[in-house]
Parts: sequence; structure tokens; C-alpha cells
Amino acid sequence: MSNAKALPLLEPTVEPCCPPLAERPLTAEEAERTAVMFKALGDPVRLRLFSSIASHEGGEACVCDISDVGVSQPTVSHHLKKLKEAGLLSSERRGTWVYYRVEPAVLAAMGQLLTRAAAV
Amino acid sequence: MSNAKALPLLEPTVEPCCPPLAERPLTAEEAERTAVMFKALGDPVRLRLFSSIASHEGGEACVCDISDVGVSQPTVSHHLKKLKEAGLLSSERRGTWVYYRVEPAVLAAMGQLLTRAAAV
DNA sequence: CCTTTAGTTCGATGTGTGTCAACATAGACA
DNA sequence: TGTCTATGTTGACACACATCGAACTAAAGG
Repeated sequence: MSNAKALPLLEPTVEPCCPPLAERPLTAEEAERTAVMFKALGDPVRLRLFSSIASHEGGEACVCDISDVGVSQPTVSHHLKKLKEAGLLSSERRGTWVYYRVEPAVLAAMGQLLTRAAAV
Repeated sequence: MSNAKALPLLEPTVEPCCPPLAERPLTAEEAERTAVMFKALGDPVRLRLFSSIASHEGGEACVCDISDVGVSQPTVSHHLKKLKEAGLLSSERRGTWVYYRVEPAVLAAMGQLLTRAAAV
């Protein structure tokens, strides 16, 4: 892989998904796409897992650090998979442990989706 | 209590619910409360209804204006009820029609929940 | 009373959640 | 190399909950 892409490219208005909720009525497709992300955070267990990862050092944590949410380990794995499928997390195996980390861009986009809606 | 506090008090950091996701791991109760709101927006139909209301004039709309989302009227009523129960909407009967309006404070709080998480 | 608008009840169907068991991967050690 | 242990993931199943529409009820207005 080439190292030609060295631009800092810090977009302040990331928008990988959809327009702000208050800008115009969402189309069916946009709603479908956006709902996946909100639905992923619409479960208490997933919310706690996500919060644990986000508040960890460097925005990443291994599964062993966040498995104390009151459900079994397979259940934790299932929930992490859903968060990953929603594009909110990414995982990486590092030796024995698997580390999950948050996707700041997607998160910021969701935030703007709401705050901009409120600003109108 | 004196009325010395007559400031316009435009809090940029409304927080009727829970701390930012990245500040610390959410407790079970906080996660439960927050999940209700995210789950309410985790459905395509509800997201479209909500977006329609938020993008309407003055942030409010009557049911008759937003019933073209592809489901029957009773279903629309169900979804609006859920959004209302989640604290995202408030309703008011004005003559023949019932008007729904968004709750900007709650919306802003949800946004900060996410953006602050991303900012860490 | 009749029409329009919206909410409620109720039941069928679909989707999500959580657990146990089995499987995959990585490291340690003889 | 072979095996043992620790860590996660996947599959299958039962259970609970959410979704949706048909029919009914309630409220407002002519």
C-alpha cells in the first residue's frame, strides 16, 4: 500500500449517512439507514458496552474489560456484533484479545443529525 | 428565593437525562433511560414521522400532514405514541386536529451525548 | 344525527434477546 | 509437534417484545 495519502483532512462536518432531521423529511432509504444506527444504541446492554468502550483509554477496549454488564459472554459478543454491523464499532484481534474501538466520525454525524435538528 | 436570577440562561449544555457516553461507563439505570430514546428513533417509520415534524413550520405538525409514510393511520398513531412516551414529542389538541411538536431540549441533550463522546 | 379526525383495543405475525453448546484462534510449555 | 488453557465467536433454540392492520371508540364540528 502506498503512503501517498498523508493529508490531515479533518472534516468538521462529517456526513456519511443522512441530512439533519429538521432539514427536510427523510426519505424511506435515508430513514432505513439512519434507523439502523439508532436501533443499535436502543438497547441498554449495547449502550453500556458502547459507553464502556468510548470512555476507555484511547476509545478502545478489549472484550474482557467490558464483560461485566450482567449478561453472559456470548450475549456480549452478539451485541458487539450488532454495534459493529451498524458501523459504530470496529474490531481488531491483537494476540489473545480482541479490541473494539469507537468510530468517532459516525458518532459525530449522528450527533449533528440531532443537534442541527434542535437548532432550527 | 429571590428573583435575582433573571438571566436569559441559555444553557448550551442541557442534560435532562444522562452523562455523555464517553465520560464514564453508563450505569444500568442511565442506560435504561437513554435506550428508550434511541430505541424510539430506531425505527424507519418513526424516524420519518419525527423528521417530518421537525422540518415542519415551527417544529410542529398535525397528524394529517405527516400520514404519508406508507402505513395505516392507526400505525402512525402507535408510533407517535411511542415517540411521545420517549419524551421526544408533545401533543396538543387544537380543535379538530392534534398537533405534535418536537422537544428541542431533549433532542439537544441526545446530540451532546454523542458529540461529546466523539470529541474525546 | 352524520362526517371527519385521531386514538384504542385486540389478535396474528415478525423480530430481538439471552443462554447453552460447539467451534475457532492464540499463547504457553513440555 | 502435540496438547492444554484462555479468550471470543457462531449456531440453535426458547422466550419475550414489537409491529401492523381491522374494527371499534372518542372528540370536534356542521
